[in-house]
Amino acid sequence: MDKNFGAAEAEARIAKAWEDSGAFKAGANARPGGTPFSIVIPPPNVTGSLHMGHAFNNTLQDILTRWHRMKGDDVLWQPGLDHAGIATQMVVERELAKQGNVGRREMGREKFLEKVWEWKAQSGGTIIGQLRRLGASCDYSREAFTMDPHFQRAVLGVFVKMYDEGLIYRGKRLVNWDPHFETAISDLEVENREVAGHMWHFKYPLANGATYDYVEKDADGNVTFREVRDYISIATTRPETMLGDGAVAVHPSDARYAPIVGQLCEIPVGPKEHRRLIPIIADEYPDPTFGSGAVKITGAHDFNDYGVAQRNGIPLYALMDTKARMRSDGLSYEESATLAGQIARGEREAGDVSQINLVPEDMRGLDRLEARRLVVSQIEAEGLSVMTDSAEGPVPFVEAKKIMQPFGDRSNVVIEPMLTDQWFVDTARIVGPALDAVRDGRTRILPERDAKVYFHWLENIEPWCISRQLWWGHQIPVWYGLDLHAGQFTDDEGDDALDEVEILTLLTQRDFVGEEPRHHCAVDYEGVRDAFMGDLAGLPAPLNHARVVEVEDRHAAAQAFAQGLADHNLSQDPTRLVYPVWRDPDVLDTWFSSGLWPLGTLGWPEDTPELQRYFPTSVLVTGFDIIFFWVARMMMMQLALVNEVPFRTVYVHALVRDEKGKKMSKSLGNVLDPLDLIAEYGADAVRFTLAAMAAMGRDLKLSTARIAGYRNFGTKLWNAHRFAEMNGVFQAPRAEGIPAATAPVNRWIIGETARIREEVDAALDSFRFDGAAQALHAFVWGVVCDWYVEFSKPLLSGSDEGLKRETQQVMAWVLDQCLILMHPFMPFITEELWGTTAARAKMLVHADWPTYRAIDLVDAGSEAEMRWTIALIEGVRSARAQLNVPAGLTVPVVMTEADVPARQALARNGALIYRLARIEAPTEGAAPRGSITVATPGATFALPLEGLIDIQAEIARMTKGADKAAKEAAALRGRLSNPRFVQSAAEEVVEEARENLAAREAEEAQLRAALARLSELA
RNA sequence: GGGCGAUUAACUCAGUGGUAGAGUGCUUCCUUCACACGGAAGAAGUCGGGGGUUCGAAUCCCUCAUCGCCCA
Repeated sequence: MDKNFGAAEAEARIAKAWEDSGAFKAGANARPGGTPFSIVIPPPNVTGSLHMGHAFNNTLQDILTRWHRMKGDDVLWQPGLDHAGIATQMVVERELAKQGNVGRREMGREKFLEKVWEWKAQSGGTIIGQLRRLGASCDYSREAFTMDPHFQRAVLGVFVKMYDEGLIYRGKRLVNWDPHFETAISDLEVENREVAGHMWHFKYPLANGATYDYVEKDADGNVTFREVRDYISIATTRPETMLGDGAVAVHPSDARYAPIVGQLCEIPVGPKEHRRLIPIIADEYPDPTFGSGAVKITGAHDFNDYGVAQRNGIPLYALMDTKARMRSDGLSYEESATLAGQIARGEREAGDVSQINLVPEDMRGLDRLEARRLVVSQIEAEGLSVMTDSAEGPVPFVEAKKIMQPFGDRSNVVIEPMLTDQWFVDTARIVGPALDAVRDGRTRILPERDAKVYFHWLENIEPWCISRQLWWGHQIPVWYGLDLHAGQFTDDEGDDALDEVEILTLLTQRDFVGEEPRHHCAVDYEGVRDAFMGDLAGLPAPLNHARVVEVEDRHAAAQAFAQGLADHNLSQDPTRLVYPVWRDPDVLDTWFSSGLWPLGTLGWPEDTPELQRYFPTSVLVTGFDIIFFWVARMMMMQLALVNEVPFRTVYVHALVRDEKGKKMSKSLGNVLDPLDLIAEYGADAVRFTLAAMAAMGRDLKLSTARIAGYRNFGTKLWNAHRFAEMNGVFQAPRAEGIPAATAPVNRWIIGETARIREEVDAALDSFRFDGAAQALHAFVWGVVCDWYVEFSKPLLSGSDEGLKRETQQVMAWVLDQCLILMHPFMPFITEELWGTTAARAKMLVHADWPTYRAIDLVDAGSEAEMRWTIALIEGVRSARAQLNVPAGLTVPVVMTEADVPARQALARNGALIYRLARIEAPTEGAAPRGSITVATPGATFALPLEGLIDIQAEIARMTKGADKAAKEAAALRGRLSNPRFVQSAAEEVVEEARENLAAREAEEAQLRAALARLSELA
């Protein structure tokens, strides 16, 4: 064997061997009737590559997976990818641009999607390959993709089902709008960042020059300020949105403004002659202590304002287009302002205000920031800024202020709340079962604190916007047709047939584009065609004979319909009449499809054997950041669809940070690439580090020093095997099962092994990966590689052939157990050692996980003996080192006192003790002059080293030891002399304290006696 | 503003009622025939401050301080 494990070479070879042998396939190594154990991978983004978070997440999943597989459970770890609408579309568009292609829109949808699939085939999903380097034992033969034909059918089927049940609806609501990608995005894709901004303070004059007493009072009700005002003061960070204000709101309890609630005030911007008046309303939302206490309400451009507007019937005036420029469509400013004024005065119902464009002509088409500058300068020019004093006299009051601003995490542009037509899931109707399932324990969320986050979010759930204005994704299975029932065409004769004139009227007078279309929902076009034909049947002839045809979009539909009418008019051939329908161009939110992940990857809606076997899945391992967005949605959706939870346990893990605790980010340059780390330290070291640091609910601060430490751990394990190989351990015939041992050291290590197996199982059972890793580390390095290997040396090289044979067998067994127990954490090095150290029936990945128990294998006598042996060796070593006895010197020893167990332990383990402590076999007698004293439980030893040692140093050393023993004894005595302790503490605790006290007292006595002798010398 | 969490050795972190632990670093010694990615010995902690409960508190409760995260 080499001195080190050649990770770089071996990992690829071993990974291939595992996969070639089908070791990871669903059900591999399952014993007959094995309990199903299944995990679906949180699907990485198809554009993604492995980062530390993935490495962490998948290491934990792999540990569970390998552990259960070795236990003989029927294991499926289902891998796959998420199609990631925005991210993928962005990547492909960028690629196309780089290659000098025409843009997406010029290319057209069909062609573009071809390009996306080409890209996917070439460079999509590299992360799956990278998972192999990590050692992830997923069933790669089952790799799934949210855009697989099967998955697509499932997703569209779900949409239709939920639509039919009324759980999905179309509506106009405020959504997060990304002006760069021109699509709605989810909250998850919005990053709130604090940026430098400004707060402007403006005066909104009261209508008709009205005035009021503005009074401020302190906490005791004393008037601190009073003036007559003809305005209300408003603070805003976004002056351009003032154009769309629908009201000014104050808190109902705010006495300052009580006199003017219900009055109208004027928005101080826009052409003078069409100044808009808006009402002052009372609402709970404004914070009286913040700013002036009055808030302008722009319902179409702010989420808080939207709520206020909804509650108070304030119209929502949209100001921006899809690129977040000031609108230039719709009515003129004059017409718009007039209508808005009528609405504000209650002279007109608000109704559909989408044609009202309150952007003054001089600002139409401007970027929102340019518009902001214009608005500010116009208000200042008019003297309607709140003023403040400065060195140069009064100036407009503008505070420099940190403000939270939403940014698109992909586009990095400021996100706009935007009022648009979107599809929504009526989450309120499916949230109940998802809450109940966690409340009653059908699904358990770990750590428990994260269940609180889950509850909090679900209890306050908002409708879920599921449409995205993208091309890459599941196109919404809804088709629209012109609404011919809208009732504007007339059948003058009432004969249920349209004559030429009536058709011409229909053709020339209708603006189909402006009308809200009819729609039907089905998984495909065939499905909606019948529904539309049904609609037509109710129309007058000849429209009721129109053919339903599919066209590209609404515009094409209007044209085709007009053309059909014209053709019919000329030919009177009813077959020329067409009723064109077009499909909703939008796609579904990627989370909608990944919400189906557990069911969809297992073949649902078909009733597959996998579904029967592995659903609900056992565990979901995922990051805390997507509890809402993914976990909650999967819960809601699986429960809504099959009335069953998607998983039994959700293990929520924290973030991997850099060693200083900073979030890893490309801009900070503190990103640790797991692939680099794997190349440098090996996958095993990276995995073990992540597992060892996976304390539940706490972020990991990852340092390479720690990884190096666990790489060294792997080397340690490797070299223990190398030692064993050199001592014939692997050549000797192996025992069947657990070897029968006679020597205390061998009986002891077998017992210790049983303990650690129980500890690892218990830790993994409760998802304490760090506990399992740390226990293994302490055992493999601290017990096996240190003590047991050292103890074995005299036995393996000794003359007692029987003992040698026994030790070889026990060591072979113990090392095998180390490999088995370590395998889920360090799969590569353990598999390699497994293969090199014996001819095996199965690879380690399929080795049987042990079930032996400490209660059967621990031998108390051997254990006590080995503890004593270790204490003696450590005592001698410590004394020697502190008194600078040359390391290589083997020293004589006199045993000055010893009880029977000590004598027995010494007799049985002398060979190891003499070698490890570097002492000669002891003689018995009184302590010679100038000797070092070593006290062990039940015995005292003297190492005669007169002339070699410093008497004063030895006195100091023993005094320290005696004092320490005395101090501990005193503490124990104090406790034991307290009757309440003896009464109320557990019996074994009291007993332990008593034993401990006796030992401490004995130790102190031994040391004091030795000290007394020494003092005579000094 | 609301919620959650953290504060333990120089650093990074375990440790949920019974004698304070690990990895890394540090000091001294050792290239002893598995391993210097090693071995031996050692130094190093008022367990953030204060109060309380308890026979007993790093651990439970209250409070303060500092830091972090989530939500507004």
